[in-house]
Amino acid sequence: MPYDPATSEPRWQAAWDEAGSFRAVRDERPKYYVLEMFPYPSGRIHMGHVRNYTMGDVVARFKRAQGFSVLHPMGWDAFGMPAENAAMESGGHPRDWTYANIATMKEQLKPLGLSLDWSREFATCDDDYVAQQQALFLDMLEAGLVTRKQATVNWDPVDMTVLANEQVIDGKGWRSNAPVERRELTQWFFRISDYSDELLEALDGLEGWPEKVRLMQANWIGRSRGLQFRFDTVGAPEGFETIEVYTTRPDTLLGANFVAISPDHPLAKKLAEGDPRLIAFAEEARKTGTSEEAIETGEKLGLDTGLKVRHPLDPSWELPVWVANFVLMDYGTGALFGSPGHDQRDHDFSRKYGLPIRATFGELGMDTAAADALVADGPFVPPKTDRVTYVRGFAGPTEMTGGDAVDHAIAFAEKQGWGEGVTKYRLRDWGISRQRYWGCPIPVVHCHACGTVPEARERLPVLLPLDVSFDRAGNPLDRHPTWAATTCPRCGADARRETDTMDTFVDSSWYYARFTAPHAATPTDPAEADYWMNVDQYIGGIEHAILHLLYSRFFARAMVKTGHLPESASEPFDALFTQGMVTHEIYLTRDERGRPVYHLPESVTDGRLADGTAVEVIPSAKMSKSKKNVVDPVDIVTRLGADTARWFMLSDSPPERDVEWTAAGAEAANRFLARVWRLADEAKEGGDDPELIRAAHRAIAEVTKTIEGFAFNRAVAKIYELANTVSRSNAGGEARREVLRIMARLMAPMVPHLAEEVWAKAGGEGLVVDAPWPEADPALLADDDVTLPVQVNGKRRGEVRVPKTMSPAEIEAMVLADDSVGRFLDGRTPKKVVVVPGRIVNVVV
RNA sequence: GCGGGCGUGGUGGAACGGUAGACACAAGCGACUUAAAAUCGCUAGGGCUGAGCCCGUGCGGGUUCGAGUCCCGCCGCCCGCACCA
Repeated sequence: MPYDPATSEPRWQAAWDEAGSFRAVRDERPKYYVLEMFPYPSGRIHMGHVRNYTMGDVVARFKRAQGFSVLHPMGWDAFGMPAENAAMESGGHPRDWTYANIATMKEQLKPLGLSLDWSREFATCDDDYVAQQQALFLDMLEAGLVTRKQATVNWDPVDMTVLANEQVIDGKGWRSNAPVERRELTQWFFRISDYSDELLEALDGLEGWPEKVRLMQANWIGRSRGLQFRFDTVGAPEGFETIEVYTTRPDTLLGANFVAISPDHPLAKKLAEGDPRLIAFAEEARKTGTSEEAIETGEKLGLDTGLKVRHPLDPSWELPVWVANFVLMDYGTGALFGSPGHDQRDHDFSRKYGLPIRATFGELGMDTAAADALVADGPFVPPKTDRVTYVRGFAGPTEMTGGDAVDHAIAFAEKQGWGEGVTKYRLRDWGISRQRYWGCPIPVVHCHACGTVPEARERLPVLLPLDVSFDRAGNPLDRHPTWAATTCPRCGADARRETDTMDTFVDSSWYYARFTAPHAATPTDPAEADYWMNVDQYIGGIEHAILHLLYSRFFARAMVKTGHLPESASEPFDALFTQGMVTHEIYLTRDERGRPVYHLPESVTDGRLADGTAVEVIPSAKMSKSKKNVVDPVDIVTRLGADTARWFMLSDSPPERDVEWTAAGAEAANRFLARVWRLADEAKEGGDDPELIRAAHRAIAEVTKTIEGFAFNRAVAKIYELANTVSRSNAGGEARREVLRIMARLMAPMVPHLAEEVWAKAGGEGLVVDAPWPEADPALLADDDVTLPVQVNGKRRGEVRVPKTMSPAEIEAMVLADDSVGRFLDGRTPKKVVVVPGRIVNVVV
């Protein structure tokens, strides 16, 4: 009988279903919660999903076999812009579009045979999830975790709508193509910046997280120690006697050559009143998008206001005040001083506008002239830990590190009373207001008499109206004829609902907690949360390293504060793994104008189209519909089976790196699985093979270790080795079946359907999904002799085989007596012999 | 621009600071077959007058008995930059 996943895979899935194998239950076993980042229901699953969920499934099944009670749920991150865009483009309703997509994707996911507890499934757009999230919001409001303030948004003046950063392309609206403007709106915020210090400090405890993610978060939070002080202005309008600035490099104060303020700074607005040049400049400056990227990469522009400030260290020294487009009102004080000798941006700006550039410090031992020469063409920015010579220092010794110089400068300013040392954070409060329809309504009412009033709990949930249209731009909630009309929960007078909905990051900031009790009438059930939290292993893309994970860490703390999670769940994810993308070659030809024409993988054979035209190949590109380099998992599963797709996703590439999908690789994975199937199918007669059983136990040890270390590609390689050993072995009968049963259990987390087949054929009892993980017998792993490579001056020249127990001195004597080593000594006496027991011998001459 | 990461044969990759290239793909050769597919076996980093030697982990330096691995400086690619999810 040939290997036929199309018939066997559904059979085993039905068997698991019937046995309720993946229902998460609280019992006497230790619990293990494995979670993969839930998908956005875009319409179809893609290979990235297959990879992500296969990895999670390997962990879930492995832990299950190791005797854990496993929680492995699935849901849908279902609010968001694409649903509204679809409604705008092809009519229909975002809700229908979303639920239809969920149905399709669930259909597509099921045949993968993932060990998911589908009874816990939910979508964040479910009325119930909305209700619980609104309850959470009200709790957070009461707990003082919510605030309202002004924020800057991208405004499309033609479509009269707020744009997301990704909808701003080169400073223009994606649909209208009109230049985008920055606008101030009053918005709802979560006070995440109150937790800056805690979120930073707690990173140290996240030992199960990749170091790079912890570093990125630390840099994002951006704690800095600096000096805050005021420049006295000369002849400024009344009320602007000083300009407040914050700097992390007060040690460079004597290199200052200008002060720059934001176009939105109150002083800039005041000065603009009588100055058309300034008005025009500010208008132009506001035409950059709001993203930091756009501002930092855009051209740095400035305008001299003509106003001067006095240098705090020398009142006779006056610095010009410029308005600059790269200074944002949202950051710090909205004003800064330029230090061109030691900052790239200030250097560029100074060169562009012909401002003098002076060094504050130079390399050790430099004098003033040498230091000035050093920074003439580019800034000198050594690490703050390097010792440098201050040629224009004003506090502390001449030679010191930048870090020490900052401390001296702060102490000096404080002593003289013109500035204060301040700790600041880069992290800003989390703006959650969205002027969009397809999101969770913010449960708040605006009353003429009472102001902003939380919605009454008994009137929750505030659900979205269904009778909306998307034929016009703008927020359908805002223009709905009746929806916003309500009464004030406090005074009963006519009032208007908040029409902003929540950022979808809110939805994904607590779904992991909801999975512990998805049907509870409160956001969580304390007993369930207490049992299942924390997530033992979280798996998802590195692109979420900062925002989603930081927001989730904040939200967990907010849920602890509001009594929805136990204190121990403040850090919700014990371990994090970030997996790479699935890529595929892009095939293209050129049209008569040289523009690329993309071709689907299935229309390309051996680098040519059906008509023989050769195609250009771009390797390892992110899968994207527009580039036509997308492989549909459904096709693969239909043609080759779920196990093949899973096996291929796990082989070859390390999970944290990108993997390239190749048809040849998929075929090869399928061939291997068919070979394993045949190995199990042939009932070979024969005797024992001690080497085979040793190989099997070595494989147990290796596969266990590699799965634990998330090195699935190496686990796969070990299973290949074991299969090769089985093929070559003459063992038969029960001796062979025993090894096949070991192999079935080792493969079960990765290719669970085939593993059931092998298990059954090899006489395994019950389902392999219920079989305990095999344990390696230490007696079978030991090897008495080792082969030691022998180097002469670091180059490998031979090897010796010695008993493991041999002493270094004996090994040294043996090596020196060895001919193959002697040849390279040329009669010279070894200066030194390095013997690393069990590893290597190096003879130095 | 700023922050983070990655870079090893034709390809994906393996390698506690200790034999670079495990395992696989593609390729070539052979067996089986009327033939092909499938399957099985063998070869395989590059170079040189084959057992041997030299060179080789993006580039340039450094530390070390020994560096793909650690340090410094470049180059290239990827991720993030707060309203994509």
